[in-house]
Amino acid sequence: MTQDDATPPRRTRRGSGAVTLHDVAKLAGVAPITASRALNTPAQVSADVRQKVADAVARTGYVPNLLAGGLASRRSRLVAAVVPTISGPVFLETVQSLTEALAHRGYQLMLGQAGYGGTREDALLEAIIGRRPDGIVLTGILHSAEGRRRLLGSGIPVVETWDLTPTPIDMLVGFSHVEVGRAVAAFLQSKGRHRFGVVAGDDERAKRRVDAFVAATRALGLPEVAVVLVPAPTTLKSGRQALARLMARPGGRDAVGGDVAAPVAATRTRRSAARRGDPAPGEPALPRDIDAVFCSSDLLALGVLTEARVMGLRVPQDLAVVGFGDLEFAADLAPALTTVHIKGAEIGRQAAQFIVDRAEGRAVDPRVIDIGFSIVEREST
Amino acid sequence: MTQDDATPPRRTRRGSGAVTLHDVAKLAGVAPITASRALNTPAQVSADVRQKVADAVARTGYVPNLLAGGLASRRSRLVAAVVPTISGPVFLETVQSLTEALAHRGYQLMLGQAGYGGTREDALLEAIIGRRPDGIVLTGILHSAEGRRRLLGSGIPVVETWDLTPTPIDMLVGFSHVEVGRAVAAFLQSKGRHRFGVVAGDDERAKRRVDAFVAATRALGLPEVAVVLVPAPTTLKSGRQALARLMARPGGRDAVGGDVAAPVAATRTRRSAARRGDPAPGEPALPRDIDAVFCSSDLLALGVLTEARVMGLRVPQDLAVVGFGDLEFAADLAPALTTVHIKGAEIGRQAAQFIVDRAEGRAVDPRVIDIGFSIVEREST
DNA sequence: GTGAAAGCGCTAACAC
DNA sequence: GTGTTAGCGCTTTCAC
Repeated sequence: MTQDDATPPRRTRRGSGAVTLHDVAKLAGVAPITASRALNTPAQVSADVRQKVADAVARTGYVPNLLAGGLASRRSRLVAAVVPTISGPVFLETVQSLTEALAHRGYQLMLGQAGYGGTREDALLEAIIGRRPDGIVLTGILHSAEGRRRLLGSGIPVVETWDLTPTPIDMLVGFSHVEVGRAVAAFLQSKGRHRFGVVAGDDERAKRRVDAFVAATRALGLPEVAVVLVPAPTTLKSGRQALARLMARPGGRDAVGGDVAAPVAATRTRRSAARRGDPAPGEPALPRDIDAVFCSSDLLALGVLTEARVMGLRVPQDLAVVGFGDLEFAADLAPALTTVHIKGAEIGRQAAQFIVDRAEGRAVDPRVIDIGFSIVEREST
Repeated sequence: MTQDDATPPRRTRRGSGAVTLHDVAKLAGVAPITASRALNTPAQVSADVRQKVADAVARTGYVPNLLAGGLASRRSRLVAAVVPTISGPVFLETVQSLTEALAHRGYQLMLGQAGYGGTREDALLEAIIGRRPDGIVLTGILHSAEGRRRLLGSGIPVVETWDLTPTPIDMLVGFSHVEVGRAVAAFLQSKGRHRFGVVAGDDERAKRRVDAFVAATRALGLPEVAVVLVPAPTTLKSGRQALARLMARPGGRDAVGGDVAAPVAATRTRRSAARRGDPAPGEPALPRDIDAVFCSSDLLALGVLTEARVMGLRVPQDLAVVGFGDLEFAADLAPALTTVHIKGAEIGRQAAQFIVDRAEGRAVDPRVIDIGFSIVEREST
């Protein structure tokens, strides 16, 4: 690939052997800068030149070196996206639409996984900043303060997504997790339910929804909520285990910790000895009191639906189930899942818009967009 | 962000204002090249210099410009991955492990979505090649011959994955879809089933599995297979609809086309008028003869399981179901799904290894790795 | 072990 | 409209 061709090696460095703008320009009989303009700002160039350059490109198979272009123009046309993990399907839609919206405008997406822990975050940020992207899209919170500082210092446009923080780093498109928690509590109450359980991942945003949900039930004068946290990213399996746990718990107000899938913590409420009811499948474990479960993801909800069926619980008669995310499968489950719909694709598009506007020198007017959410009512409630 | 600092603007171009290697070198009292070596090849530099440079970096918050480094060294430390769509969860695991394995070695992943159609492919390839990545990872087939030519011509290392083509472009890590089809047919027969249905996405690789499956059943002397194709990417919904279709079909040997979710084509077998049985939920539609369904994805299989339950069919008693992919949820469904397991993460790791080896000048010994697959037997068969 | 010079391939800034 | 010049920030090459 880095073969020198016939010319004897000199003191000077040889290129990669690839066709450069120089070659194209020579073939077209113009100066390199003119060839550059013919390709990048065709309006500035005569039709004749445009044609000659186009021909030369076609003949040589020239592909512009965007690394060089980016270095010279200080515009890399690269955008970085940071997600906790790509396997949490919630962000997938956003990443997908982001990739598409960017590609459409000639930008490319660089993907980084920060993990839910926040340990790799700094190294990741350094790698990203080093590429001088035209923008960075963050999904979820940035854990380290050092990271925030670096980002700010780099001067790179940043879009935070999937959240509504009071102090955005730069631009933001998201929604309020607190509102989601409240809205779901109110919704379930309106359906005549009042003894709630929660199954949630232990990530920042899910916990915020849960806290708001719990606070709202208290404000409504409803019984204490039983909460089971499972490690993020959430899975069908942890959903099943969590429901089993919820149903097997001794009293009515205790969240029971245990070895659900790993670190499952009991939150808010006194802790009680983990006692496992282990109802055999088919032998219905009658719910002592919980008549509705709010899950922090649709996958978790699918697990809860599955376990409920195995336990002989009828959904929605015995138990109402609400998910979060409105993943593609939610509408087609049996029973169809009631869930919180987030316009993930819209978030991606809007983030792309923000960054491209900035990169191209346009002012970004409202720097914060609350994209909202909606509860999609289906059979499971 | 591009603020000039105190110095008055001259005729010459001003930098971005960011800290450069020059600044670090000056602060450390060495030549730029020495600072460069202290960072990149510390062994070539005295401990004293190493320390001084490290201090200067810490004091200034220097982040190397990898665009400039890449241009000069002809190594971008960028790797491009091309997937049909990121939302097909099958490749997710591969992309995830690829990202991680690369990040671990100081490489960054660029993501491109080619779509299942192959229309955006050429533009995507051009954008990718323009970045001069150190490698390109392809999942699934490259449709356009022009694309192949460009790739070959670019001299960039290429790893094809998730398939075993007879004529790889460069390197490859995958498995045989033909073998999968055969193995599943043999497996189902060994379970005492013999009237098979297939529900599959209409993408290249799925079709190859289906063809092999059908051929194998013929070779085994079994009845003709009823095939329903659904558009890729596959969904739970299309799985449900496809099973309904399969069960409602008039004879026993006909694949029935129709408006399942869009272009659902009837393959191999005579076509019959699409007649919709639409059995009301709860009112079991007795399977006339199909006793096993092979699905081209686990999501499809989940749809089939769901629809079977709604129809009152017992799995596995009335109907055996086999999926493909062994997604995380497969093991925890009720009934747990028998499926074809692919080591997706291993594919990603191996691809990263290939590319990094190449980029760092090491020879890649076997350029083709057949990573195999396995049938994971669970409750659904 | 360290440095000076010369680019990597492209575009911004001025000319004309 | 087109060309000249001087870099973007780094690393290679060669010399000491």
